[in-house]
Amino acid sequence: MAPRELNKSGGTIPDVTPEPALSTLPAASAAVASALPRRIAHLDMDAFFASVELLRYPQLKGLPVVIGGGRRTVDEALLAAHGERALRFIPVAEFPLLKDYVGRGVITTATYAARQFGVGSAMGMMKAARLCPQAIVLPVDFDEIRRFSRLFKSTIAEVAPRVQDRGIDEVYIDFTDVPGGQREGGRSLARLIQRAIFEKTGLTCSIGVAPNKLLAKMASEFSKPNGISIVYEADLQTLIWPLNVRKINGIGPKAGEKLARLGVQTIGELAALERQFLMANFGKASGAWMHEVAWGRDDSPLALESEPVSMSRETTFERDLHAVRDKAELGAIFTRLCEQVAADLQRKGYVARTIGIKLRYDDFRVATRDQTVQAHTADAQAIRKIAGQCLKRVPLDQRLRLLGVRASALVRAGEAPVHEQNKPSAQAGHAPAATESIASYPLFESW
DNA sequence: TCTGGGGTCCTAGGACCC
DNA sequence: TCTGGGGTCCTAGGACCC
Repeated sequence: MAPRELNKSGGTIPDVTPEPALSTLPAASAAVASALPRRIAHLDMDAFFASVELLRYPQLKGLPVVIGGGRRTVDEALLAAHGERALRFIPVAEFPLLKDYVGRGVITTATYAARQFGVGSAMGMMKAARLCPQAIVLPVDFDEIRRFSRLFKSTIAEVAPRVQDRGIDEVYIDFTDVPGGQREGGRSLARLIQRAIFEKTGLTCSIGVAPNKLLAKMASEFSKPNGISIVYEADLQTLIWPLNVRKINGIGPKAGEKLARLGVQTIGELAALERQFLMANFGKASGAWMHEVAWGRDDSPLALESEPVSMSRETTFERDLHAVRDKAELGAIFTRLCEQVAADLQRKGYVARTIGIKLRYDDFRVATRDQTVQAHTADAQAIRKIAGQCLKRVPLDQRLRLLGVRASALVRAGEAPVHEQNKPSAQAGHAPAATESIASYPLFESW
């Protein structure tokens, strides 16, 4: 459950931090609310990854195209098959060594033509090949994607400066005080932004404008692609309540499933439930949050800037690996992940105090181990060493599917305390004890 | 056809301190 | 001596999102 943006305190006890006397507040305090009604837009790019590829290969327009991979092997295989990326477009079903290369790949985006066949994001490549064998496969070009992402976001910021980043292809925009932002409920400014983005990038997007982020997010899905939807508070019953609860940002598969078991399908049905009943079934914080969002209420502000909390690298192997039999291969991958995390930290200018690992076993169970040390670091060898300690505390008698390395408790490099000695933190809640299984794998020391 | 990678936030329990 | 708080830090797992 994720009541994150609405109910951070998570309890019923109000925050009793004393407020400064009114007279001590600066006259132009940022806290002074606008006199105008809040108009918040949610914008997301239409089939972003696929659309960027279509710009490069206009001859694919109208054809089903899937952008696949995310895994390096898939990308490399695709690039090899494509030669100069575009010598020949290969349908997914004809893809060379499909099983070996893309058996574990998933689709990042599909063009609307491919979606007609039921192909969609996060779907396995093999399934896509069955649903739409003629679909063209292209690898993800992350550099190009990032370039377009920066471009569309900077285009928006020129028009409306208060923007919250929501990932590579999405933003919230505060229309409230932008000149013209209130006209037609925000429609004319939305049109202007759509045009500006199209002129700069050649890409289309869909925009929803509403009194808050929650409703704006839902509104942006109403008319896709290249659509604009305007929602007012008064539209709650007609436009929002008929939707499935899964349309609420923060209600995922688990909560959706549980609500279904309680006989709740639509947001209207959710709104009809007593707050107390929801709190009893989903916990105090989540239950209260659900009740609020079902009634369209969300006063969370836009997060205009944010600091990263963690940086991680993980990889799914081409085949499941065994800790002992595939020790050399695993060790090399482990080292590479640590180097990548270190490089990411250094490139972005952060140091970390907590290093963690993540394993996915062949049965898809996940184990994580963390270790916090006293000195912040962005050094590959230091990270490798701490991550190695974590590895010793996790069972390794089962085949592994995925390995990951994570750095958290970040501070900007240069802002870390100077006199730090790198020893395990004395505060470790659970004493890092080696599990029994590691004892039977002494070779692990050399991972 | 078994299901990627990079994130954020929340919960719950134990250690430790006052 | 015993009991019981509150608060913070740390860890592990999990839900959810793009």
